[in-house]
Amino acid sequence: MKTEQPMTLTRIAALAKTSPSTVSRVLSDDPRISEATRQRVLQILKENRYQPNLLARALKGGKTGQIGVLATNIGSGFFAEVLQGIDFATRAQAIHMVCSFAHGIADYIEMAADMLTNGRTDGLILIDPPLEMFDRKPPVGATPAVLCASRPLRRSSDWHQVDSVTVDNKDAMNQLVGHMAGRRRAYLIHLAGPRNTYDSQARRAAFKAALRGRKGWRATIEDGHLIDGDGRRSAKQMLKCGHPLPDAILCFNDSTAQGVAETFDAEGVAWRGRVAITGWDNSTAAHFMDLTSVQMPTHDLGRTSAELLLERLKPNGPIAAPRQVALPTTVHFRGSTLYRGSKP
Amino acid sequence: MKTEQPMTLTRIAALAKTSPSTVSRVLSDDPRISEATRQRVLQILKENRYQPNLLARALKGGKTGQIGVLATNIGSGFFAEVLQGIDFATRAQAIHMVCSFAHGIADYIEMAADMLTNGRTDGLILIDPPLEMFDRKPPVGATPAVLCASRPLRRSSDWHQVDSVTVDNKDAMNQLVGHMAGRRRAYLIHLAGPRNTYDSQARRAAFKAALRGRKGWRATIEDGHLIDGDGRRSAKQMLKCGHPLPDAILCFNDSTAQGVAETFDAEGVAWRGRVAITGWDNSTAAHFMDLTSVQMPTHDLGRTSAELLLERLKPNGPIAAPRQVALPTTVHFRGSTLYRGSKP
DNA sequence: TTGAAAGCGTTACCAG
DNA sequence: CTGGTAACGCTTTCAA
Repeated sequence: MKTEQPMTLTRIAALAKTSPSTVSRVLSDDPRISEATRQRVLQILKENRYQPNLLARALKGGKTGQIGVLATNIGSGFFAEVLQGIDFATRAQAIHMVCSFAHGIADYIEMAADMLTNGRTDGLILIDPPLEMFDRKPPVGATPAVLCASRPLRRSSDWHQVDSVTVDNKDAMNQLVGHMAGRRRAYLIHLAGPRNTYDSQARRAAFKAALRGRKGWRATIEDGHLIDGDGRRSAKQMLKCGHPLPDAILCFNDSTAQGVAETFDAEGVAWRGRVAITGWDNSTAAHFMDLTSVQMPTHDLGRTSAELLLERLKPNGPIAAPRQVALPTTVHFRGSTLYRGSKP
Repeated sequence: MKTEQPMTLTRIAALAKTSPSTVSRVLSDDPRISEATRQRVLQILKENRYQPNLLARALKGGKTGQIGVLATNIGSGFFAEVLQGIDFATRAQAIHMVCSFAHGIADYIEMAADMLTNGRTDGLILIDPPLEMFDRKPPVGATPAVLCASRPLRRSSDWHQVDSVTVDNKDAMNQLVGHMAGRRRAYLIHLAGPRNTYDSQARRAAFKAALRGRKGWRATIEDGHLIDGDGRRSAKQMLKCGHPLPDAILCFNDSTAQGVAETFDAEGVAWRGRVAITGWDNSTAAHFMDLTSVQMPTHDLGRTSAELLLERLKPNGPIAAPRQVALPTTVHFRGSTLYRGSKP
């Protein structure tokens, strides 16, 4: 294992008995190089397996050829799919993805600030940031950023200047509630997600909006549901309090729904046909539990985010106004929302 | 949106009425700086929210502070968990991960060669590469690499010089077969995976080895199983050919097992209690299907790979001999391997 | 204790 | 068509 010192453009120039400038021009296909020297240089280049030092290039050109992707460490499957979407959009342009996981709220905010300013990447995709991030202004001198599966809720924040890609939570929630409505159900519970993520708050708001104007309907919202344990706790609570069960339980995600359903099953509650349960994410669990669930366009979420970012990174691109894209979801209606006697 | 030109160390020096050298020393906590100037510089640094340009640093220091991670685009959940393991090991040292997905065999080999030599990263973790990669030598001047969930099978390849982290397929397979053996089962089928991945071939070999010496046992191996469709096809084949069903079907992964089980169910075959079916990966599907399955130490796979790589990257580290780590798996025995009348 | 200067590998602007 | 030179932002001798 001999340590070969790497071939630099300057060393190539020496070998080819010419100047670094010329070699650089050959590499960039500059037309005003004589065919003779071009061939000679190319030959040496190949013989020595020259690979340009991308760092030096980046330092000179002010572009790194990399974009950052920051995610929370929750929901690994979701993240991986979004990442593949980003890859789909970036691979053609040989843009590389620098990935980081944040551990907790403060960590996310800190890492985002760092990645936006440390010059390691040309832009940043922020996946599902904690809403607390929007309380601070984006750091000065930040690289372009795109919010993926998120958007600032209040108008006060400077983060409105950055592009965002979200899903149409409103439409999905309307479909879920509408599905119940067709069956004249009257009491709904929404086991909402954490208070500090966009999607959670958007679905919460969409739930309230979907119920507005439905006379005689009742609804409750409980916050902070993320994992099956949260669903379990709420399900036990429902059983313990003695009140009649709701007609429908709309859960923030499949994990929560799984917790609820499994708890009911364990307690011997015959909920199927009487209590509609819905999840969100259309995971494998939803498939197996025959659970009605909302499918997120994960791949498109990543792809679109990357496309917006790349567009903004184009050198001559006019500084377009911030764009807010909302992607459609797909609701999979399954057995968990069938009421007794009704058909699929 | 005014485009602020970024704060450089030189500009800070000017503002602090001192030299770039001094500022650089303050940043690196050089002890021989007077407390007075130290404070003054720190003040300016903070006021201007200075962030060092990591590119310039990297160019000077010859280290990028990044490691590459190359994966196939299959099995996104697995990849994400390995990635989190890598993150676990690298975040303390502020090493960043550059992630790429290969689309197909040729693409993987090409991307690996590129990432090993383009200088963008200090080292590379190759997740589950196609075995074809080992037919070529590693490129000259390659950065250090670690094989994750893989290892060259034949002794001929120079790839044996690189560290590798695998799982103990042999032990897991022994446990599966042994589980059957306790029940004196005689005819086993292994629905093996693709021919060109290490894990697949290792499990294949382990299956054969586990059966060696068991007199009177019969076994068949079929290759190329990766997704549920493959399992479906094989299951239909078994039913169609008229032969009696085997006593056990050991599948390459849970998807394949799912395909087999669902096909049997759909065809009305009462397999539970008569035909043992096993999967691999311990996915959500395995949980729901009550399927015996092998759990991979995904997080540790990533963490260990990163640790090996970082160790090799240490500037003064002696050039240690290549290491081959094998991590233990956990076999989850479930209902799918219970025979009629036997207890868990 | 501080500053000047060289240099990491590349590109781009001028000259010639 | 080609070569010298400066510059990207930083670190690190070497002097002072």
